[in-house]
Amino acid sequence: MLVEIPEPFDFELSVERYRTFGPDPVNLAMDGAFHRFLEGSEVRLVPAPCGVAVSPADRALAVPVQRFLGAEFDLDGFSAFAATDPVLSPVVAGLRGFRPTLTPDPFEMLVSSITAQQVSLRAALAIRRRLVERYGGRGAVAWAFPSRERLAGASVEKLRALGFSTRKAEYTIALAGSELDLGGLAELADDEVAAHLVALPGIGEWTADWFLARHLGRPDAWPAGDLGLRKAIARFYLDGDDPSVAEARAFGERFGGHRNLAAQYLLLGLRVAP
DNA sequence: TACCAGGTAAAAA
DNA sequence: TTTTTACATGGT
Repeated sequence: MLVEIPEPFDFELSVERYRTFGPDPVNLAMDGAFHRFLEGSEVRLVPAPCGVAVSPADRALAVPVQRFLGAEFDLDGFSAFAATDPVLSPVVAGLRGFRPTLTPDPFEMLVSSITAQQVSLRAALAIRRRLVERYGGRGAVAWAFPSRERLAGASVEKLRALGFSTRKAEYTIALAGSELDLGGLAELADDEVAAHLVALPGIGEWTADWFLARHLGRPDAWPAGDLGLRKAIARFYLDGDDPSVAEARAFGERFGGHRNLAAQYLLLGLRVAP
């Protein structure tokens, strides 16, 4: 059956990041389809006109599928805004239909971010892959990300054996065992979400910003500390000069109201630009 | 071989 | 208060 995604929608552009940094068993793009767990069920998404096709048995997952594929992003509003920016305009036009995916589960989002702190995304993905294959759930094709309960019971030594630093292992176990209602964060304003997250050990501004951008899909999330985003700003706007974090944060002001999509288009633009 | 890579917290100044 | 350092792995 068809799950509709608003036009414009380009399936391949939207799942590009799950291919670029190496195979990801949690977000598995293969054979022209995409496999992952949503709400505890493994789904297979196949690009189709006006959306994606799923098994009739997955009818109940239509809304989670739409949310995962960024259906809620206002691409029309963003395109109109981008057209007023001579630098952003061609980047956005060249990536028409890119809908940033939203990591469906808050715990998965945070643990994935912790693994990606400081190290290259390829290194992070290699470590996360081992984590998933040790603590996650094997599906027919994809893997379910490890549950909070499962990682709460892990030990620092076991996670270290997968490539975690001692600190990251401690952060991950503490997060899993914390009392914080991660799902409840969706009810709060951006700055309140960030305040709750940053109070946890190992979660700083960068991790909180990406949580707002890639889990909650907040329109004005802007990960100013992100090295990739700073490189993209340098490449497209600053003649190659890397901005400081403070400069990158100030730079985001011009995208007010559309910072999340601006950041994600600039990052994708950096990867696929000629 | 080094050094850098989509950070963070703790030590040192 | 601001600056410096340790951290672990993968790619070049």
